[in-house]
Amino acid sequence: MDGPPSYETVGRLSRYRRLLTRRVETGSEGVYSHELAAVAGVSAAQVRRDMMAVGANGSPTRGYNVEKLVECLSVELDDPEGSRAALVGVGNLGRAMLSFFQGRRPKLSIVAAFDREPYKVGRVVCGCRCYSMDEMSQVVIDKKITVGIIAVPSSAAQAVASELEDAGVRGILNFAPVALRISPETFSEDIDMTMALERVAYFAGRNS
Amino acid sequence: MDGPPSYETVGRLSRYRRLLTRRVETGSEGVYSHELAAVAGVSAAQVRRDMMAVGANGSPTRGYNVEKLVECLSVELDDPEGSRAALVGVGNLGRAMLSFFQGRRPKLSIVAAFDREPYKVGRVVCGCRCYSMDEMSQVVIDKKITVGIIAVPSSAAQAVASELEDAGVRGILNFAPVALRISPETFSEDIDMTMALERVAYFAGRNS
DNA sequence: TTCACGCTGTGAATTCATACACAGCCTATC
DNA sequence: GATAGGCTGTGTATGAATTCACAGCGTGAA
Repeated sequence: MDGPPSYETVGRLSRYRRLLTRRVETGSEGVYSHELAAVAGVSAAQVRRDMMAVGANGSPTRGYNVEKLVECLSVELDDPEGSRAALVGVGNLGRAMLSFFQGRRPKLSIVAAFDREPYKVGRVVCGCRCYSMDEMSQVVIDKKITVGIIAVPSSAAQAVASELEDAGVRGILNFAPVALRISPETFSEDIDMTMALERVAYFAGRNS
Repeated sequence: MDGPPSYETVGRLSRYRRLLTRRVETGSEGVYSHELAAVAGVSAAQVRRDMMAVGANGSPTRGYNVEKLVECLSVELDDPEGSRAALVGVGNLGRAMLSFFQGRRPKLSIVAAFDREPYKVGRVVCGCRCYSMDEMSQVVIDKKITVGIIAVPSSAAQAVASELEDAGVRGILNFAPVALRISPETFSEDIDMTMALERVAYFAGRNS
Protein backbone atom coordinates (compact mmCIF):
# COMPACT_ATOMS: atom_id res chain seq x y z
CA MET A 1 0.00 0.00 0.00
CA ASP A 2 2.62 2.51 -1.05
CA GLY A 3 2.19 5.21 -3.61
CA PRO A 4 0.16 8.38 -3.26
CA PRO A 5 -2.38 8.65 -0.45
CA SER A 6 -5.85 7.58 -1.51
CA TYR A 7 -8.96 9.71 -1.62
CA GLU A 8 -10.09 8.61 1.81
CA THR A 9 -6.67 9.01 3.33
CA VAL A 10 -6.27 12.60 2.16
CA GLY A 11 -9.51 13.51 3.87
CA ARG A 12 -8.32 12.05 7.14
CA LEU A 13 -4.94 13.73 6.86
CA SER A 14 -6.72 17.05 6.68
CA ARG A 15 -8.69 16.20 9.78
CA TYR A 16 -5.61 15.04 11.65
CA ARG A 17 -3.85 18.27 10.91
CA ARG A 18 -6.71 20.36 12.20
CA LEU A 19 -6.91 18.34 15.39
CA LEU A 20 -3.16 18.43 15.91
CA THR A 21 -3.01 22.16 15.37
CA ARG A 22 -5.31 22.59 18.32
CA ARG A 23 -3.17 20.22 20.33
CA VAL A 24 0.03 22.06 19.55
CA GLU A 25 -1.42 25.08 21.33
CA THR A 26 -1.96 23.07 24.50
CA GLY A 27 1.74 22.30 24.48
CA SER A 28 1.73 18.50 24.31
CA GLU A 29 4.74 17.06 22.56
CA GLY A 30 3.90 13.54 21.59
CA VAL A 31 0.71 11.81 20.57
CA TYR A 32 -0.05 8.10 20.35
CA SER A 33 -1.99 6.59 17.49
CA HIS A 34 -4.82 5.61 19.78
CA GLU A 35 -5.12 9.15 21.13
CA LEU A 36 -5.33 10.69 17.71
CA ALA A 37 -7.68 7.93 16.69
CA ALA A 38 -10.03 8.75 19.55
CA VAL A 39 -10.42 12.42 18.69
CA ALA A 40 -10.59 11.76 14.96
CA GLY A 41 -13.17 9.02 15.35
CA VAL A 42 -11.20 6.28 13.62
CA SER A 43 -9.27 3.18 14.69
CA ALA A 44 -5.67 3.28 15.91
CA ALA A 45 -4.58 0.97 13.11
CA GLN A 46 -6.09 3.39 10.64
CA VAL A 47 -4.06 6.24 12.06
CA ARG A 48 -0.84 4.27 11.83
CA ARG A 49 -1.55 3.33 8.22
CA ASP A 50 -2.20 6.95 7.37
CA MET A 51 1.06 7.95 9.04
CA MET A 52 2.83 5.42 6.86
CA ALA A 53 1.29 7.04 3.81
CA VAL A 54 2.94 10.35 4.61
CA GLY A 55 6.17 8.80 5.79
CA ALA A 56 5.82 10.02 9.34
CA ASN A 57 7.32 7.81 11.98
CA GLY A 58 6.82 7.70 15.68
CA SER A 59 8.62 6.15 18.57
CA PRO A 60 7.09 3.29 20.52
CA THR A 61 7.61 5.21 23.73
CA ARG A 62 6.88 8.82 22.81
CA GLY A 63 4.38 8.33 20.02
CA TYR A 64 4.49 10.82 17.19
CA ASN A 65 6.02 14.24 17.69
CA VAL A 66 3.13 16.64 17.23
CA GLU A 67 5.02 19.48 15.63
CA LYS A 68 6.87 17.25 13.23
CA LEU A 69 3.65 15.55 12.34
CA VAL A 70 1.89 18.80 11.50
CA GLU A 71 4.85 19.76 9.39
CA CYS A 72 4.80 16.39 7.67
CA LEU A 73 1.08 16.59 6.96
CA SER A 74 1.45 20.08 5.60
CA VAL A 75 4.21 19.01 3.25
CA GLU A 76 1.89 16.36 1.89
CA LEU A 77 -1.32 18.41 1.77
CA ASP A 78 -0.19 21.87 0.78
CA ASP A 79 0.99 22.98 -2.59
CA PRO A 80 4.28 24.77 -1.90
CA GLU A 81 3.13 27.76 -3.96
CA GLY A 82 -0.25 27.75 -2.27
CA SER A 83 -3.67 27.14 -3.83
CA ARG A 84 -6.23 29.79 -4.58
CA ALA A 85 -9.94 29.06 -4.74
CA ALA A 86 -12.90 30.86 -6.25
CA LEU A 87 -16.42 30.76 -4.88
CA VAL A 88 -19.26 30.97 -7.36
CA GLY A 89 -22.62 31.84 -5.86
CA VAL A 90 -22.73 34.06 -2.80
CA GLY A 91 -25.92 32.77 -1.23
CA ASN A 92 -26.26 31.40 2.27
CA LEU A 93 -24.13 28.42 1.44
CA GLY A 94 -21.45 30.51 -0.21
CA ARG A 95 -21.23 32.80 2.79
CA ALA A 96 -20.98 29.76 5.04
CA MET A 97 -17.97 28.55 3.07
CA LEU A 98 -16.38 31.98 3.25
CA SER A 99 -16.80 32.32 6.96
CA PHE A 100 -15.41 28.83 7.58
CA PHE A 101 -12.32 29.81 5.69
CA GLN A 102 -11.52 33.22 7.02
CA GLY A 103 -7.74 32.96 6.94
CA ARG A 104 -7.55 29.50 8.43
CA ARG A 105 -4.92 28.12 6.10
CA PRO A 106 -1.97 30.09 4.82
CA LYS A 107 -1.64 27.82 1.79
CA LEU A 108 -5.29 27.67 0.77
CA SER A 109 -7.60 30.64 0.56
CA ILE A 110 -10.70 31.80 -1.23
CA VAL A 111 -9.46 34.81 -3.15
CA ALA A 112 -12.51 35.72 -5.21
CA ALA A 113 -16.28 35.33 -5.14
CA PHE A 114 -18.74 35.66 -8.01
CA ASP A 115 -22.45 36.30 -8.12
CA ARG A 116 -25.07 37.16 -10.66
CA GLU A 117 -26.86 39.68 -8.44
CA PRO A 118 -25.70 43.21 -9.27
CA TYR A 119 -26.15 44.47 -5.73
CA LYS A 120 -23.58 41.97 -4.44
CA VAL A 121 -20.96 42.81 -7.03
CA GLY A 122 -18.18 45.05 -5.81
CA ARG A 123 -18.94 44.42 -2.17
CA VAL A 124 -16.67 42.58 0.21
CA VAL A 125 -18.41 39.60 1.80
CA CYS A 126 -16.76 37.87 4.73
CA GLY A 127 -13.44 39.36 3.73
CA CYS A 128 -13.72 38.34 0.09
CA ARG A 129 -14.31 40.61 -2.86
CA CYS A 130 -17.38 39.79 -4.97
CA TYR A 131 -17.09 40.10 -8.74
CA SER A 132 -19.64 39.91 -11.50
CA MET A 133 -20.06 36.62 -13.36
CA ASP A 134 -18.78 38.26 -16.52
CA GLU A 135 -15.40 38.75 -14.95
CA MET A 136 -15.02 35.15 -13.91
CA SER A 137 -12.69 33.78 -16.57
CA GLN A 138 -10.43 36.79 -16.41
CA VAL A 139 -10.14 36.87 -12.64
CA VAL A 140 -9.52 33.12 -12.47
CA ILE A 141 -6.70 33.47 -14.94
CA ASP A 142 -5.23 36.61 -13.39
CA LYS A 143 -5.23 35.27 -9.87
CA LYS A 144 -4.04 31.79 -10.91
CA ILE A 145 -7.04 30.16 -9.32
CA THR A 146 -7.00 26.36 -9.46
CA VAL A 147 -9.96 25.41 -7.29
CA GLY A 148 -13.62 26.28 -7.82
CA ILE A 149 -16.53 26.06 -5.42
CA ILE A 150 -19.91 25.81 -7.07
CA ALA A 151 -22.70 27.06 -4.85
CA VAL A 152 -25.21 28.15 -7.48
CA PRO A 153 -28.60 26.64 -8.38
CA SER A 154 -28.50 23.31 -10.26
CA SER A 155 -29.63 24.94 -13.48
CA ALA A 156 -26.48 27.07 -13.64
CA ALA A 157 -23.98 24.57 -12.31
CA GLN A 158 -22.88 22.93 -15.55
CA ALA A 159 -22.23 26.22 -17.31
CA VAL A 160 -20.20 27.48 -14.37
CA ALA A 161 -18.20 24.27 -14.21
CA SER A 162 -17.33 24.41 -17.89
CA GLU A 163 -16.29 28.02 -17.70
CA LEU A 164 -14.12 27.40 -14.66
CA GLU A 165 -12.50 24.46 -16.35
CA ASP A 166 -11.77 26.43 -19.49
CA ALA A 167 -10.16 29.13 -17.38
CA GLY A 168 -7.75 26.66 -15.85
CA VAL A 169 -9.43 25.33 -12.73
CA ARG A 170 -8.39 21.75 -11.96
CA GLY A 171 -10.50 20.94 -8.93
CA ILE A 172 -14.17 21.59 -8.27
CA LEU A 173 -16.18 21.32 -5.10
CA ASN A 174 -19.76 21.07 -6.25
CA PHE A 175 -22.78 21.64 -4.02
CA ALA A 176 -25.34 21.51 -6.81
CA PRO A 177 -27.19 18.18 -6.99
CA VAL A 178 -26.29 17.41 -10.58
CA ALA A 179 -23.61 15.24 -12.15
CA LEU A 180 -21.15 17.59 -13.78
CA ARG A 181 -19.72 16.68 -17.14
CA ILE A 182 -16.09 17.64 -16.87
CA SER A 183 -12.83 16.39 -18.26
CA PRO A 184 -11.23 13.49 -16.42
CA GLU A 185 -8.23 15.76 -15.88
CA THR A 186 -10.28 17.79 -13.45
CA PHE A 187 -10.97 16.46 -10.00
CA SER A 188 -14.42 17.04 -8.63
CA GLU A 189 -16.14 16.30 -5.38
CA ASP A 190 -19.88 16.57 -4.89
CA ILE A 191 -21.57 17.44 -1.64
CA ASP A 192 -25.26 16.80 -1.85
CA MET A 193 -26.91 17.99 1.34
CA THR A 194 -30.37 16.97 0.36
CA MET A 195 -29.18 13.47 -0.26
CA ALA A 196 -27.35 13.44 3.04
CA LEU A 197 -30.41 14.52 4.96
CA GLU A 198 -32.61 11.96 3.26
CA ARG A 199 -30.09 9.30 4.10
CA VAL A 200 -29.95 10.28 7.74
CA ALA A 201 -33.74 10.26 7.89
CA TYR A 202 -33.76 6.80 6.35
CA PHE A 203 -31.36 5.27 8.83
CA ALA A 204 -32.87 7.15 11.73
CA GLY A 205 -36.19 5.50 11.01
CA ARG A 206 -34.57 2.11 10.65
CA ASN A 207 -32.86 2.30 14.05
CA SER A 208 -35.84 3.36 16.10
CA MET B 1 -26.85 -9.07 -2.22
CA ASP B 2 -30.30 -9.08 -0.67
CA GLY B 3 -31.26 -7.49 2.58
CA PRO B 4 -31.60 -3.78 3.32
CA PRO B 5 -30.02 -1.26 0.98
CA SER B 6 -26.56 -0.25 2.08
CA TYR B 7 -25.38 3.19 3.05
CA GLU B 8 -24.13 4.04 -0.41
CA THR B 9 -27.18 2.66 -2.10
CA VAL B 10 -29.59 4.75 -0.06
CA GLY B 11 -27.76 7.88 -1.11
CA ARG B 12 -28.09 7.00 -4.75
CA LEU B 13 -31.75 6.09 -4.38
CA SER B 14 -32.37 9.58 -3.11
CA ARG B 15 -30.60 11.02 -6.11
CA TYR B 16 -32.45 8.80 -8.56
CA ARG B 17 -35.76 9.93 -7.16
CA ARG B 18 -34.92 13.57 -7.55
CA LEU B 19 -33.78 13.09 -11.12
CA LEU B 20 -36.81 11.00 -11.99
CA THR B 21 -39.19 13.51 -10.48
CA ARG B 22 -37.91 16.06 -12.94
CA ARG B 23 -38.28 13.57 -15.74
CA VAL B 24 -41.85 12.75 -14.85
CA GLU B 25 -42.73 16.36 -15.60
CA THR B 26 -41.31 16.09 -19.09
CA GLY B 27 -43.73 13.25 -19.71
CA SER B 28 -41.38 10.40 -20.53
CA GLU B 29 -42.71 7.00 -19.57
CA GLY B 30 -39.78 4.64 -19.51
CA VAL B 31 -36.13 5.01 -18.64
CA TYR B 32 -33.23 2.69 -19.34
CA SER B 33 -30.56 1.96 -16.80
CA HIS B 34 -27.91 3.62 -18.95
CA GLU B 35 -29.98 6.79 -19.27
CA LEU B 36 -30.50 7.11 -15.55
CA ALA B 37 -26.85 6.22 -15.07
CA ALA B 38 -25.76 9.05 -17.33
CA VAL B 39 -27.68 11.76 -15.49
CA ALA B 40 -26.81 10.33 -12.08
CA GLY B 41 -23.15 10.00 -12.92
CA VAL B 42 -22.83 6.29 -12.19
CA SER B 43 -22.53 3.10 -14.23
CA ALA B 44 -25.49 1.31 -15.76
CA ALA B 45 -24.72 -1.85 -13.85
CA GLN B 46 -24.81 0.18 -10.65
CA VAL B 47 -28.27 1.45 -11.47
CA ARG B 48 -29.58 -2.04 -12.14
CA ARG B 49 -28.14 -3.30 -8.86
CA ASP B 50 -29.78 -0.48 -7.01
CA MET B 51 -33.08 -1.23 -8.70
CA MET B 52 -32.75 -4.81 -7.48
CA ALA B 53 -32.27 -3.51 -3.98
CA VAL B 54 -35.68 -1.85 -4.01
CA GLY B 55 -37.36 -4.65 -5.90
CA ALA B 56 -38.12 -2.53 -8.95
CA ASN B 57 -38.14 -4.35 -12.23
CA GLY B 58 -38.00 -3.09 -15.76
CA SER B 59 -38.67 -4.55 -19.15
CA PRO B 60 -35.85 -5.18 -21.59
CA THR B 61 -37.71 -3.19 -24.21
CA ARG B 62 -39.29 -0.32 -22.31
CA GLY B 63 -36.81 0.07 -19.49
CA TYR B 64 -38.22 1.03 -16.11
CA ASN B 65 -41.56 2.78 -15.83
CA VAL B 66 -40.74 6.19 -14.42
CA GLU B 67 -43.84 6.70 -12.33
CA LYS B 68 -43.70 3.24 -10.84
CA LEU B 69 -40.04 3.72 -10.08
CA VAL B 70 -40.61 6.96 -8.21
CA GLU B 71 -43.35 5.27 -6.25
CA CYS B 72 -41.08 2.34 -5.49
CA LEU B 73 -38.23 4.56 -4.37
CA SER B 74 -40.54 6.54 -2.15
CA VAL B 75 -41.84 3.41 -0.48
CA GLU B 76 -38.27 2.50 0.34
CA LEU B 77 -37.00 5.92 1.35
CA ASP B 78 -39.93 7.53 3.14
CA ASP B 79 -41.20 6.68 6.55
CA PRO B 80 -44.95 6.17 6.06
CA GLU B 81 -45.66 8.48 8.98
CA GLY B 82 -43.15 11.04 7.72
CA SER B 83 -39.97 12.24 9.39
CA ARG B 84 -39.49 15.55 11.11
CA ALA B 85 -36.12 17.23 11.45
CA ALA B 86 -34.74 19.95 13.71
CA LEU B 87 -32.08 22.42 12.71
CA VAL B 88 -29.72 23.61 15.43
CA GLY B 89 -27.77 26.73 14.56
CA VAL B 90 -29.35 29.30 12.27
CA GLY B 91 -26.21 30.73 10.71
CA ASN B 92 -25.45 30.92 7.03
CA LEU B 93 -25.20 27.17 6.80
CA GLY B 94 -28.42 26.63 8.69
CA ARG B 95 -30.30 29.02 6.44
CA ALA B 96 -28.85 27.25 3.40
CA MET B 97 -30.28 23.97 4.66
CA LEU B 98 -33.65 25.58 5.28
CA SER B 99 -33.89 27.14 1.86
CA PHE B 100 -32.90 23.88 0.17
CA PHE B 101 -35.76 22.19 1.93
CA GLN B 102 -38.59 24.61 1.48
CA GLY B 103 -41.40 22.06 1.13
CA ARG B 104 -39.56 19.81 -1.25
CA ARG B 105 -40.52 16.54 0.29
CA PRO B 106 -43.93 15.82 1.74
CA LYS B 107 -42.52 13.10 3.99
CA LEU B 108 -39.48 14.91 5.31
CA SER B 109 -39.44 18.45 6.59
CA ILE B 110 -37.55 20.70 8.94
CA VAL B 111 -40.17 21.63 11.50
CA ALA B 112 -38.13 23.58 14.02
CA ALA B 113 -34.95 25.62 14.22
CA PHE B 114 -32.95 26.55 17.31
CA ASP B 115 -30.42 29.27 17.95
CA ARG B 116 -28.64 30.82 20.87
CA GLU B 117 -28.99 34.39 19.64
CA PRO B 118 -31.98 36.05 21.32
CA TYR B 119 -32.75 38.24 18.34
CA LYS B 120 -33.37 35.20 16.15
CA VAL B 121 -35.68 33.48 18.60
CA GLY B 122 -39.34 33.80 17.77
CA ARG B 123 -38.72 34.81 14.20
CA VAL B 124 -39.60 32.73 11.19
CA VAL B 125 -36.57 32.04 9.02
CA CYS B 126 -37.10 30.56 5.56
CA GLY B 127 -40.52 29.36 6.61
CA CYS B 128 -39.31 27.76 9.81
CA ARG B 129 -39.95 28.97 13.34
CA CYS B 130 -36.85 29.64 15.41
CA TYR B 131 -36.88 28.62 19.08
CA SER B 132 -34.49 29.25 21.93
CA MET B 133 -31.97 26.57 22.80
CA ASP B 134 -33.66 26.12 26.16
CA GLU B 135 -36.78 24.85 24.47
CA MET B 136 -34.95 22.25 22.42
CA SER B 137 -35.70 19.07 24.35
CA GLN B 138 -39.33 19.95 24.81
CA VAL B 139 -39.97 20.89 21.20
CA VAL B 140 -38.18 17.80 19.93
CA ILE B 141 -40.38 15.64 22.10
CA ASP B 142 -43.60 17.48 21.36
CA LYS B 143 -43.12 17.49 17.61
CA LYS B 144 -41.84 13.90 17.53
CA ILE B 145 -38.64 14.98 15.84
CA THR B 146 -36.33 12.11 14.91
CA VAL B 147 -33.65 13.85 12.88
CA GLY B 148 -31.24 16.57 14.00
CA ILE B 149 -29.06 18.85 11.92
CA ILE B 150 -26.08 20.28 13.77
CA ALA B 151 -24.88 23.54 12.27
CA VAL B 152 -23.32 25.13 15.34
CA PRO B 153 -19.65 25.84 16.11
CA SER B 154 -17.52 22.82 16.96
CA SER B 155 -17.32 23.79 20.60
CA ALA B 156 -21.06 23.41 21.04
CA ALA B 157 -21.63 20.40 18.83
CA GLN B 158 -21.15 17.61 21.35
CA ALA B 159 -23.52 19.14 23.89
CA VAL B 160 -26.18 19.64 21.24
CA ALA B 161 -25.79 16.09 19.99
CA SER B 162 -26.18 14.64 23.45
CA GLU B 163 -29.23 16.71 24.19
CA LEU B 164 -30.88 15.79 20.89
CA GLU B 165 -30.17 12.14 21.51
CA ASP B 166 -31.65 12.27 24.98
CA ALA B 167 -34.77 13.87 23.57
CA GLY B 168 -35.29 10.99 21.17
CA VAL B 169 -33.47 11.93 18.00
CA ARG B 170 -32.16 8.85 16.16
CA GLY B 171 -30.31 10.41 13.24
CA ILE B 172 -27.89 13.32 13.16
CA LEU B 173 -26.47 15.24 10.25
CA ASN B 174 -23.37 16.91 11.64
CA PHE B 175 -21.59 19.80 9.96
CA ALA B 176 -19.21 20.48 12.84
CA PRO B 177 -15.70 19.13 12.27
CA VAL B 178 -15.58 17.02 15.41
CA ALA B 179 -16.17 13.34 16.05
CA LEU B 180 -19.39 13.09 18.02
CA ARG B 181 -19.65 10.61 20.83
CA ILE B 182 -23.11 9.16 20.47
CA SER B 183 -24.77 5.85 21.11
CA PRO B 184 -24.42 3.25 18.39
CA GLU B 185 -28.21 3.23 18.21
CA THR B 186 -28.10 6.67 16.67
CA PHE B 187 -27.09 7.07 13.06
CA SER B 188 -24.87 10.00 12.26
CA GLU B 189 -23.37 11.42 9.12
CA ASP B 190 -20.66 14.05 9.10
CA ILE B 191 -20.18 16.63 6.40
CA ASP B 192 -16.86 18.37 6.79
CA MET B 193 -16.64 21.14 4.23
CA THR B 194 -13.18 22.24 5.23
CA MET B 195 -11.88 18.75 4.71
CA ALA B 196 -13.67 18.50 1.38
CA LEU B 197 -12.12 21.73 0.14
CA GLU B 198 -8.65 20.70 1.23
CA ARG B 199 -9.07 17.42 -0.53
CA VAL B 200 -10.16 19.08 -3.74
CA ALA B 201 -7.18 21.41 -3.54
CA TYR B 202 -4.91 18.43 -3.02
CA PHE B 203 -6.11 16.52 -6.05
CA ALA B 204 -6.36 19.65 -8.16
CA GLY B 205 -2.66 20.24 -7.61
CA ARG B 206 -1.86 16.64 -8.38
CA ASN B 207 -3.64 16.72 -11.74
CA SER B 208 -2.18 19.89 -13.09
C1' DT C 1 -42.03 -17.99 -38.47
C1' DT C 2 -37.46 -17.04 -37.65
C1' DC C 3 -33.68 -14.18 -36.48
C1' DA C 4 -31.04 -10.59 -34.53
C1' DC C 5 -30.80 -6.89 -31.38
C1' DG C 6 -30.62 -4.61 -26.96
C1' DC C 7 -31.84 -4.47 -22.44
C1' DT C 8 -32.58 -6.61 -17.82
C1' DG C 9 -31.20 -9.39 -13.91
C1' DT C 10 -27.46 -11.54 -11.56
C1' DG C 11 -23.33 -14.82 -10.42
C1' DA C 12 -18.52 -14.11 -10.31
C1' DA C 13 -14.39 -11.36 -10.18
C1' DT C 14 -12.07 -7.34 -8.87
C1' DT C 15 -10.87 -3.45 -6.48
C1' DC C 16 -10.67 -0.73 -2.51
C1' DA C 17 -10.73 0.33 2.34
C1' DT C 18 -10.57 -1.15 6.95
C1' DA C 19 -9.48 -4.09 10.85
C1' DC C 20 -6.71 -7.78 12.91
C1' DA C 21 -2.69 -9.55 14.86
C1' DC C 22 1.90 -9.88 15.86
C1' DA C 23 7.03 -9.21 15.36
C1' DG C 24 10.34 -5.82 16.67
C1' DC C 25 11.96 -2.33 19.46
C1' DC C 26 12.73 1.09 22.96
C1' DT C 27 12.38 2.42 27.58
C1' DA C 28 11.89 1.97 32.41
C1' DT C 29 12.42 -0.93 36.28
C1' DC C 30 14.44 -4.24 39.32
C1' DG D 1 22.12 -6.79 32.92
C1' DA D 2 17.92 -8.95 32.43
C1' DT D 3 12.95 -8.45 32.01
C1' DA D 4 8.39 -6.80 31.20
C1' DG D 5 5.26 -3.60 29.07
C1' DG D 6 3.37 -0.96 25.48
C1' DC D 7 3.52 1.13 21.15
C1' DT D 8 4.93 1.23 16.23
C1' DG D 9 5.09 -0.69 11.64
C1' DT D 10 3.23 -4.00 8.52
C1' DG D 11 1.74 -8.67 6.39
C1' DT D 12 -2.56 -10.79 6.22
C1' DA D 13 -7.50 -11.22 6.43
C1' DT D 14 -11.95 -9.57 6.06
C1' DG D 15 -15.59 -7.06 4.29
C1' DA D 16 -17.90 -3.86 1.31
C1' DA D 17 -18.85 -1.83 -3.01
C1' DT D 18 -18.33 -1.79 -7.76
C1' DT D 19 -17.64 -3.63 -12.25
C1' DC D 20 -17.53 -7.46 -15.48
C1' DA D 21 -19.73 -10.59 -18.25
C1' DC D 22 -23.31 -13.25 -19.83
C1' DA D 23 -27.73 -15.93 -19.81
C1' DG D 24 -32.55 -15.00 -20.69
C1' DC D 25 -36.10 -12.71 -22.87
C1' DG D 26 -39.34 -9.82 -25.40
C1' DT D 27 -39.77 -7.13 -29.55
C1' DG D 28 -39.50 -5.69 -34.21
C1' DA D 29 -37.88 -6.75 -38.75
C1' DA D 30 -37.29 -9.90 -42.63
